[in-house]
Amino acid sequence: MSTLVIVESPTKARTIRNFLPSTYRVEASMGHVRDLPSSAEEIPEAVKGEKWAQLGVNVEADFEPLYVIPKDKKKIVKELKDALKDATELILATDEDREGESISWHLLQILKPKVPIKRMVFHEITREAIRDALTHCRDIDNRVVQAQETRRILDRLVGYTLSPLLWKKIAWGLSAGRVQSVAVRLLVRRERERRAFRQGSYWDLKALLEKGKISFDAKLVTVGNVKVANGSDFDENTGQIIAGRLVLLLNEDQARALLSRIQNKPWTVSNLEERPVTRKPSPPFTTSTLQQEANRKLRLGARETMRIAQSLYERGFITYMRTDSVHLSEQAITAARSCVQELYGSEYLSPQPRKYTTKSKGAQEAHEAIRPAGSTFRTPQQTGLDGIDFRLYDLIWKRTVASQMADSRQTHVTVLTQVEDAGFRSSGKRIDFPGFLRAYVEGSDDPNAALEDQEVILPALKVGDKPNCKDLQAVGHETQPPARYTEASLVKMLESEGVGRPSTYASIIGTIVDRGYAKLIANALIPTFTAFAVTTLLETHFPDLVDTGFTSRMEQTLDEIATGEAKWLPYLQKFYTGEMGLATQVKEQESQIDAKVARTVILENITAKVCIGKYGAYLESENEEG
DNA sequence: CAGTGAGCGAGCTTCCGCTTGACTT
Repeated sequence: MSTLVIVESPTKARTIRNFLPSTYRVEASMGHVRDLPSSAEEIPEAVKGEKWAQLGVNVEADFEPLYVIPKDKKKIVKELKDALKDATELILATDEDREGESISWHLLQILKPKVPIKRMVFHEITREAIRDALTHCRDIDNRVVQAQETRRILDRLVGYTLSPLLWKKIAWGLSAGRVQSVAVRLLVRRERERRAFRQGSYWDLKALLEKGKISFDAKLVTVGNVKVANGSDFDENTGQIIAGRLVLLLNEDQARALLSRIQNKPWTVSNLEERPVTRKPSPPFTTSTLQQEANRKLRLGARETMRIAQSLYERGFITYMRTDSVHLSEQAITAARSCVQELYGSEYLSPQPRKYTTKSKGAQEAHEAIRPAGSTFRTPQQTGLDGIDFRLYDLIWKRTVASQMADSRQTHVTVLTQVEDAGFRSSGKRIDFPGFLRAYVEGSDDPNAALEDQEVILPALKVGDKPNCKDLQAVGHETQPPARYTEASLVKMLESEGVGRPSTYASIIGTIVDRGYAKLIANALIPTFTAFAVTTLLETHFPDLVDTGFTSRMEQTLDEIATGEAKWLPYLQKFYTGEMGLATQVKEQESQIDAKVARTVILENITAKVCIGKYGAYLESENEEG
């Protein structure tokens, strides 16, 4: 009598093995075990001649998918088959999400078990949770499986129909896809904004004031009750003040003239405002937020972050690292709260345990948030880790602990000071109670952003006070173009639009760099001319597909398929073979797209045109001498 | 007659998402 349990990850298998009686054998499938053929060599001889073989989907036979066992999974499948021979029962314990349900179904298709089968799901890897799950097994949900197959087939149809069009019209070996083309388009749109950006410049005054031996900064904000222009008053496309804004734009001469006019005149505090502010801690890490913070704070790329997190996971330091959930189990909340209690004292605990819920589009929540493993958290020092492993664990530990800490209470102070007809403003921040800021301060994509946990001290002032002016300077400023995407900000954007999944964020960036759509220079993703050409073609002829809304609409339909409200076949038919379907559109548009035009990128302010050739981009100049 | 080279045709590139090692640069 023995039971074979199959999970997705070998680390998970190892852990669960300890919670089950010795008659249970636990093995890992290592993710998917079958897929559409990834290259020509995976297409079986029997169907090689068929015209749909390359696509891997028989569109004319109700979109029947051609599933094969990839080369690197043959060994796993053989091992699972052997393990099943000795079993009297099979339990499929893959993750409880769309892909996990599908993996279980594929396992059944391949293993063809003669013994009874059960589907088991659990969200926490504790002895109690596993034992409990064993007594609450269910059947495979075929509708969820169909939703996954629909997703898989649709992605194949998009990629393998649009990519060949790009080979014909732009260059060999290019690619398009539901996810990557949206990512590339985001980079291209930002670059267009940057090219359209016109710099504006303005001047203002900066004063260093002093009262009772405490000095503080003040910045010019009004002259004669008219607001002085700052960066936010400029139109990005003209470099001029936005039409209709009643602001005073100072140039260098005017700023210096004002300076000499008010120099040595008395300063008077004209207004004081104090405002209480509370700040809440950020939720625990998901894959996306971990990648963002590791990029901002540790300067790690998404791939590297995942590699380190994987190794921490395998050694039992953290929970699973590919997740879209911010949920913490009861034991995790208890562990985090006892860390707070021990290290900072009970006044630093949030009065009630904080429960976070996931808001991002399309989240499937098969796992917990990323947190220190176990029912008590080892402090970073207790782990014995060092180097980058230590720093990443430290980040995860702090974020998790902080998520159960009290709000930070601060007082923001604004002081207005008048000298002649010029008004100056000073901003102060007093931290009345640091709360979670003691443990963790979230990073920012904006290098100029003020640090959340730093006080800005102003002296005690009251209206009518006359601070001394120790220094007064005219300062020139220039408006800045919108920043290029970093790995962190691209992942953040994709996640918020529901595009891509935790297991793919890092590889999306890899794909667009490998295909020559972007270069990663000094943490900035810079789109290439090829990216411009491809994006322009797709936007012109297939605008729906490169819209970020495409994935959310698809997800909605997949959810309906999973609940039985919608049928997968009519959806695919409409999407692909219908009158406005993709196959139909590609066929129709193909003759209309001029390859010479598609290969040419026209940029403002450059007399030459950029063309995409066999070996990359080259310049084509209008005047022959060029 | 043998060696050369133009021209033709066949086969291939490509998607997203799940999971690790095995592999090369």
